[in-house]
Amino acid sequence: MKKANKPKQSDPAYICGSEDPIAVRELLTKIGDKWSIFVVLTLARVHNNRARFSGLDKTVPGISQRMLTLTLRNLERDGLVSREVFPEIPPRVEYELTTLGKSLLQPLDGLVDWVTDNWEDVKKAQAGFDSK
Amino acid sequence: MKKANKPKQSDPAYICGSEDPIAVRELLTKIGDKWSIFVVLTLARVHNNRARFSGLDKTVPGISQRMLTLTLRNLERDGLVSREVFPEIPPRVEYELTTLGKSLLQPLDGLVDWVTDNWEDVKKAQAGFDSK
DNA sequence: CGGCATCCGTTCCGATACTG
DNA sequence: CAGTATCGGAACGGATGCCG
Repeated sequence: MKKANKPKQSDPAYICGSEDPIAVRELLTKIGDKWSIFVVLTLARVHNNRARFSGLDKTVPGISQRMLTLTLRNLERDGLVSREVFPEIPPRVEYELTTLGKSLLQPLDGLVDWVTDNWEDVKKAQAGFDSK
Repeated sequence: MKKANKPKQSDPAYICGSEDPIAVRELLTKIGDKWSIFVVLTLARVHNNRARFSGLDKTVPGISQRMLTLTLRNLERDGLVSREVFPEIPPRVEYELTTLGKSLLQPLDGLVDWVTDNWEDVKKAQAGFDSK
């Protein structure tokens, strides 16, 4: 498993607003995936920033072992989560939000708040749209 | 084209932090897709909230006609964008960010700012991780 | 101009089985 | 306990062609 970013020749290399759209695209690809945000939020809110693998497996319900592993690996790669292995039997591995990871919580909360505030309106709009 | 949400029996029906994880999941699925955010940001920043189809097609470079159509249709369905057809020849269609759509810009900017501020660190973490 | 329909390769991800 | 390996269905998305 080596690759993780793929610039793809079809990606726009220019500016949509003013910032680096590649970076924005990459971030969105990450946080937009099926589990990353939930793992980060669960780690922060349920586990107070630190938890072991099995703990997350229980509290991010619905996630498969496979996807939890992959998600944590990606978060670790991005420096958002740290991984500590305790050489015991049975093995114990703990994951913790890094400072960088914690710094993501603020903008994330902004999004979550927006959902909380505006989800009703979105659902209404969808209902109206679908009824036509 | 009827469906657009699919609850999926495997979705967690519980709380990861404290809010409705289904709504958060649905939003993330939306904004995490390949184009939505870029269309919204381009509409806001390049076109001052209003543009026609061809305008967006040029300024969200790399996007295919198909995906622009689908993306705009979804945004319209969610009430984030309005669509106005001018019965001319050749036809003209204009899209505009709704109030709801504009309200999303704030949390979105929060994310974009985070990327701007922390992308270097993320790249470094990735480089460090990959070198092992 | 602004779509929609179709085809088709790529990617995602859940299920399952296996390991130290 | 904390993974890894493999498989197969489903979803994504680009290219192309057609149409009012």
